[in-house]
Amino acid sequence: MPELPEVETVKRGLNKLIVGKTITNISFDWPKSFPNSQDDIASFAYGAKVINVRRRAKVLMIDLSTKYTFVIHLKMTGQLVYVGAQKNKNTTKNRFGAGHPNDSLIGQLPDKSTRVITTFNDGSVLYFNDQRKFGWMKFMPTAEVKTLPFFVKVGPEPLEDTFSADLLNKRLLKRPNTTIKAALLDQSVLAGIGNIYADESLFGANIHPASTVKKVPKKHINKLHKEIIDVLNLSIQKGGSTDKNYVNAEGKKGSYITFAKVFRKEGKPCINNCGNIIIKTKVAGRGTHICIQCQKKYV
DNA sequence: CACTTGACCTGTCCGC
DNA sequence: TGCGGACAGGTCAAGT
Repeated sequence: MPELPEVETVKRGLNKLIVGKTITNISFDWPKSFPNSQDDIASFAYGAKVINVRRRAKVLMIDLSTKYTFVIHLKMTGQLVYVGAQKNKNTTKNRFGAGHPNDSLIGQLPDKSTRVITTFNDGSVLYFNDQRKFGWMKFMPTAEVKTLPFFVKVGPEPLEDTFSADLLNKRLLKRPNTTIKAALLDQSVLAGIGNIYADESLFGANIHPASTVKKVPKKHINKLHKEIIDVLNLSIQKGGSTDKNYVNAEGKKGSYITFAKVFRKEGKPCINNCGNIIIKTKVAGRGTHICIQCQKKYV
């Protein structure tokens, strides 16, 4: 589920909501979601203050004053939802944002998907929910985070200034013989792109997702570079994509999906008015949305 | 080594 | 309505 724009949105929300708060209790009962021992938590989290919330690729990090960090991956269906003390005392009443009755997927928490409950000194609560249990949290010294295998190999951040078209080209050529979609989804090539934004950016760049990386002309890689940045920025502006489960730190949906040009648009006319219908097929083992008229296949 | 496929889980939707 | 199977936004291990 959450890709870079969704995780970035959660990060920004949490930075507004939990920085400065002190952790008083954490409860959890699914070791694959959160493998740490209660002893670790009690020693280094209870009484600790939240200093900062960071993001790298699709991973969130919550840094504590004890120089310990929660490292969190939401995978497909993870959610981090903050509920203020006042709201938490109520039940489901007033849990839907004023004037937006349908912008939330969250009912009363905790629910059956809740894996970890973090309580703060003011009575507010952060829920880690994850229906499919693919997501995880790890609690470790802040200094050790960068030694995690994922962080050692992960590629550059596409929204940093140093991300140039030449850099994209160089990174993609780490996987010269695979499909360009598989390369974009490979987090060691580039950080943060998932299935939605791979399809959207490849459509914008007129590249068929099954094109072989090394066969795609540099001119089109340049276009892809621009599309990646534009698509990610637009999605962040819209609060990310909510297809099924994703909500931000306040439990609210993102609206990017209504701006998507191909993702989940199978059977609909291509937005370029080329006369073709968007089809859904499978590339790199993933559902893939394409206009075969507008997206050229380089093989 | 490079690349692809299956596994991890639960829930939902679709066809019979 | 019930049931089986396919599928869902991510990543790693195992397989080719």
